[in-house]
Parts: sequence; C-alpha cells; structure tokens
Amino acid sequence: MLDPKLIRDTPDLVRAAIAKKHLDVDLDAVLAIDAAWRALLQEVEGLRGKQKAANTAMAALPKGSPEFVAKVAEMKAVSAQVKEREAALNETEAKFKQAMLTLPNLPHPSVPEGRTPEDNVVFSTHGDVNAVSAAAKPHWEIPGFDKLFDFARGSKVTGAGFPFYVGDGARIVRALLQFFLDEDGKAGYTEVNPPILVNAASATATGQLPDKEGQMYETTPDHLYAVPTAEVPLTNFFRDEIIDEAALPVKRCAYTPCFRREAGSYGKDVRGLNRLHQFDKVELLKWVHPSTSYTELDLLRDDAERILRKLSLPYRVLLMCGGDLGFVQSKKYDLEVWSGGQKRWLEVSSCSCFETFQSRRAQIRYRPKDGGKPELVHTLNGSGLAVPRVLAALLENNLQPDGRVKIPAALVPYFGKEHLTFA
RNA sequence: GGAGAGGUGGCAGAGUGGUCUAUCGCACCGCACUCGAAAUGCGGAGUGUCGCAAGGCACCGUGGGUUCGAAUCCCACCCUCUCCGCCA
Repeated sequence: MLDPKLIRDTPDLVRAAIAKKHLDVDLDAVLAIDAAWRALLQEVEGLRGKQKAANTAMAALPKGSPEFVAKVAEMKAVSAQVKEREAALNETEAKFKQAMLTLPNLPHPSVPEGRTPEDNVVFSTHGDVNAVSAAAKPHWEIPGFDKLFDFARGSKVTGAGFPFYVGDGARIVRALLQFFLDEDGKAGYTEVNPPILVNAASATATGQLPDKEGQMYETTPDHLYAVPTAEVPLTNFFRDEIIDEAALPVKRCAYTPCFRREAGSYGKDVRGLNRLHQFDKVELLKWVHPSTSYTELDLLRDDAERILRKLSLPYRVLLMCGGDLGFVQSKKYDLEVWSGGQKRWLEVSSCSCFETFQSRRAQIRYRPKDGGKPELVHTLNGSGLAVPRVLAALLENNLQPDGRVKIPAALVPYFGKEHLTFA
C-alpha cells in the first residue's frame, strides 16, 4: 500500500511512476474517494464533539431534572445523525482502503524503462556457459530420470506438478536445502522454521491478496492458505510490531515447501522440474532502515549469488524493467542459472525491495534511536535458493559420459558421495 | 471436541453506565541532589488519524447491538490459560 499522503500531495509523480510499470490505474477515482472520506470525517468528528460536550454537561445535572430531560431529547436527534453519517463514513473508508490496495508499488528511479521481459537489463554474467558440453540434454531426457523423480506416481497420488523424489533424488534435495541454510546462516541470517499455512491477514500484508487470490491453495473449512513462499509467514513475523532501530537490519532465512497453483500457465515451461505446484525453497528476508534499503538489496543479491558460485553453476543477473517488475516490488533482480541441456536460463532467485509497501500493510515499524515517532521499516527478500531449477541445471550441466552426475565439491559433504547415479 | 476462567498502554494491574481526558506501580526519558552512581525528589512520556495551525476525533481482543451517553450492559466471533477427551 502506498502512503495516502503521497497520492494526495503529489498525484502527478505517482501517476508517472505507475505508468512506468505499464499498469492501468484510475488514480483520480481514488483521489475522489479520499476527498469524500475526509469531508465525512470532519462532519462526524464535529457531531461527536457535540455529544461529548453534552455528556459532560449532563453528568453534572440531577438525573430527573427538567434540564436533563430536555438535553436527552435534544441529543437524541444528534445521536441519530451521528449514526447515519458514521455509516456513510465507514462505507467510504472501506471503499478507500479497497481502492488503495489496487495501487501498485512505485518503481525506484534506477529501474530501467521497458514493457516486457525482453526489456530487462542483463546486469552481470558469471561462469562459462560454453564449459557445459554441447551434448548436454534436458534433464527429463536423462536415462533413469523417472526413477529418481517420479512424476507419474506423483500425478496418481496428488496431481501433475507434485513429483516424488526417490533415492538419490530425495537425497540431493535434502543436501541442497541444508547447504543453502548453512550458507545463509554464515551470511548472518537467523534460521526460522515457520508455519506453512497462513491466514488471510498475513497473505494480504505481503500482497498475495487480493492481487493473486487464485494462485494460492486454500484449505477448507478453516480458510487458511498454503504458502506460495516462506516470504509470507516470515514477513508477518513482525506484523503489528515496533522494532528497536538498534536491532536493524534484522536478517532471517527459512526453508519451506512452496505451493503454487500456477493457474493460467499450463503448457508453458512445464517439462520436468521447471515448474511445479510444490517445490522446496529457502527464502532470505531483511527488515531494514529506509536509508539503507538499496545497499541492503545489493548485499542480499550477493548472498544469493555466492551460493551459485560455490556450486560452480554459470548464471546471470537481470535487472527487471518497469513493465516486468511486479505489483509489489520497487526494484527487483532475477538470478538465472544456465541450463546446459535446455540451452536456456532458468530463474532460481528473485531479489526484491518493497520499501514500505509491505510494511505499511503489515504495520511493521521501528522506533528511532532519538525516541521519535515509529517509522515504517523497508522489507527486502530473495530466494536463497529455489531447489528444483538449481537441481535441473546441476543434473544437465554435470552429467558425465558414464551417466552419472558429478556433485560440486562444496556439496559433497552434504550429499555424502561424489556422484549421483540414476541406476 | 467438552467445561471453566480471562483478554485494558512496553510490562504488571485497578476500573461494572456519566469530568475515564483510563488509577497506582515497574521499566523509560529529562532535571535536581552527587566527584560519579545508587537511593530520593520534581517533571515528561501511548498509538492512529484529520487540520496550515490552534486543536479536534478515535483506540480498553474483533465486529455488531442497547442507551442522550459504553472499558463497563447484551449478542456473535477470534485468541490465551486451566482441566477433560483425542492424538504425532
């Protein structure tokens, strides 16, 4: 959610910023509701002031006195008026809040112009793409793949996009997760094991609701949502709380399975491990002082990159353009790993700054050192990292002529042996 | 799931229809005393929102209701604790 003062005071700046995201938003309609709300507020407050004054006067009068009775009659009319005007106020306020939720976060000035994914800027490239054998094949074509990553049985038991991981398949997932968590711990992130079902208030605070309602699995009869990312429970940890400025930045990481319905993306990049309804991911999260957020974003991105470097996987970093930025982000980098078998880049991490967009919805603030009024923190997050696509690249890039997959040195202590075998 | 108790400011804890503008205490900040500190004394201090400002209004778990007037009475829901049941 944006600062209401910002849209009131500088509507043209807000309009221009939204235009950079290429979203169609009727800001004037929002401003009109805001004006109506403020007019009603003044009216109701005046009436309530009258009531309070009468209340004080009546407290000093004898209960049955003629003056008292006359006051009661007089205030009955005011009371009815308050009820009527208050109902209008509440209705307008609800409309205003609803309208505010439809406004996207504003992009940072450093975000490049652009409309589509093709307009994203390649920020940096690491490792040698050509070092991967030209004969590499897509991971789903590797002999024995179906034994370790059993999609057929997953479909039978649950549905498409819910594979079983078996033997070395299960083991490599566990090794990657533990490696990720250990690396994130070394980088100063405190490990958290959060709930993976969240309520509607939490999903609203991080921006999944109401914008992406259909993308989450919802449970009945309790109406809880299966988390699409650990970002949701992690960010909400501090919902409605005030943090000491001295504690900033707060850095946390969490592993959770992630559940995504991926409605509308059927048939697109869905082969093998590329896009699943359930997958494993470690998420990095920071709550920071507003003056440091973009420095912290660079550091967070580097924390995610370091893991890819340790796994010796070629990757590149994209700086997302305005049109591909997303609703809630003010700036975003995507990390893409080179998939030597598919001959394409796979997104394995998305590192974003939200400024106060989430913290305003979630009411997460810090108490300034000088004892002043609480201020909203900035929130940042990024994957560190998502397992299936890292795994896809690993399988493809490291497949040897003998049919085994060479495990990167950094991962060997976790995996327990130097090769993964499909036999 | 059943029965009972309870949710009030950072913490603790009064308040059962009208100066509640929410008592007292602890912790906190400032000042005084002190070489400095402790102790003591005096003063300050919640959150949100509207307003250029003066100031106003709201907030006692959440949402409704009764009333001229609700922290207080009524209804529903949420959460916490105790006991019972079930259970990894």
